Amino acid sequence: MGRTSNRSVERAFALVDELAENGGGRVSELAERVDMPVSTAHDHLQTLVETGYVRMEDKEYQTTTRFLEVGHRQRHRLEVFKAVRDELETVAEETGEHATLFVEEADQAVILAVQEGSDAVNLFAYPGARMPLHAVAPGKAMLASMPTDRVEEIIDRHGLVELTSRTITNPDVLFDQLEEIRGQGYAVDEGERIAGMVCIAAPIFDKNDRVRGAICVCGPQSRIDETRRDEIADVVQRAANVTQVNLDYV
Amino acid sequence: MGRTSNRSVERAFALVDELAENGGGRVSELAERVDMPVSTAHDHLQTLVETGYVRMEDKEYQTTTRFLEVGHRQRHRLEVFKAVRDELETVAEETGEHATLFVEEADQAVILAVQEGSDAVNLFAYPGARMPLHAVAPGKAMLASMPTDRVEEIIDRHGLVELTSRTITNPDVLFDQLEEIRGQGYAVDEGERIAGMVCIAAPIFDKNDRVRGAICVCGPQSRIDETRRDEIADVVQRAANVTQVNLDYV
DNA sequence: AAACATATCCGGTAGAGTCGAAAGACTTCT
DNA sequence: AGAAGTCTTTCGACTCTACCGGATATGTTT
Repeated sequence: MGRTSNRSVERAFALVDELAENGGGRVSELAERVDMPVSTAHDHLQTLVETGYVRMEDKEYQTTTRFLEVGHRQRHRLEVFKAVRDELETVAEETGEHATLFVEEADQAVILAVQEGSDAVNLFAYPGARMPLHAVAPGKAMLASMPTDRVEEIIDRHGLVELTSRTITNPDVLFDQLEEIRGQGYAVDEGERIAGMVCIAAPIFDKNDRVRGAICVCGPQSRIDETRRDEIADVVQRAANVTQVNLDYV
Repeated sequence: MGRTSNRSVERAFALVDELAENGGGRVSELAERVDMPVSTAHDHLQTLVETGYVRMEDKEYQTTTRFLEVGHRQRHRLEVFKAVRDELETVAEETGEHATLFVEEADQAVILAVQEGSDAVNLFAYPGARMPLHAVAPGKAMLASMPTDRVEEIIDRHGLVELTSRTITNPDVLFDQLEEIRGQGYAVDEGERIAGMVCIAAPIFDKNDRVRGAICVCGPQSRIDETRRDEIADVVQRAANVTQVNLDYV
């Protein structure tokens, strides 16, 4: 092949994506959903079952726990994750709010770890959850730490999608804020992704001053007023610094 | 195709498996590891990158956080998971030990959720971790709740692999224990998977009396003596019952 | 600057994936 | 119960595409 990618593999993953996004289904239904002849979908699902990434339960195909396993293994190999582990717990305790570790992947902000009583509580904050960089504090913290042309590239490619009425959609406004974030060392968002939710995040740098992630604290607006905001900003910045130090010893 | 499965897809997943098991690598190295011509490996990796399941970081290919995402989405769709969520937290609090939710998948015991201060603490207990059914309390709890011929099938297919000196390797001993477990309503293992670790688990049934999973509490032998063992058994059994009730309302 | 290692590109060909059609399982309706 | 309908699985022929050796490009080391 070469310049074009492998069709079979593409189609197999189209099925996986479909199962992941819209849940399990029967052969004919899935074939319909991904727009594929039934026999072809059947063949692929058969192969996927053999690989162990898909299974058949109650006459419906669905993804297996192998995805969780692969995801967790990868996570344990990531230096930022290892470097931040204990810190995240501390942050959650000190603030009493959700503490999360974000990284950037494929121009998006992705949650790597969540710390709080139950990791299942928040439907919007689970490991692997991804969102536009410009719409969340940790994303902005990371953008602020990237070279400007990189930021422009990202805006060009994906635009500034509006998630709530408060999402930043104007590049100039965004660049102003990134400047501000660089100055103060942390980023804030107020309902820019989810209405009523405030997030405060600090970037994590490695020894070469490249951003490796961001530590974020989120909570309902009602619980996080001006003064608490400053407290939390201190906590996340301190945690980010400790993480940076840990990073060198990993 | 038909009776034989799709080679391209198989090979793509061989690469994914390799990345997951032994970590990232360069094209030529990976090609070597999965025994594939370099150009072919290159083509597949290219396709995988396009699907978003693999990425290139620091000149090494590695799996992306998409696996975490897919895994978590699937988990949220599983009824047992939704039914057990709050209970698991309660169990962890009441016992002060790790509480985990297990399910059976592909003849193995798989961890679906872990509850305890930090979900990252235990390298052996993370969502997606899989292990032989006969070597852990939750596995035995689930085996005890299956029809005998199903259990025999599993033993035939996989044998009774020895993980520690205390692992049950004799089918007769196993069947005796399963009988006992059915009688008392919970299962115990003492260092049968990991030396020095005690686990106590109760099976979760649905309204049709089919096992859907098991709730498990694990801790170091030193901390769990005879009397605590009974206490914990009560806690996990109660939690399993509550979960069963929840299951009907999901 | 040359020598080496590794990644990427290219193109012909064998062989594999694709898909229509037919057969086989299940369900549902009468 | 039997039949009609729906969905899944099997089959085979044709076509397309995945495959891989070799050439080129990129990057690294001496």
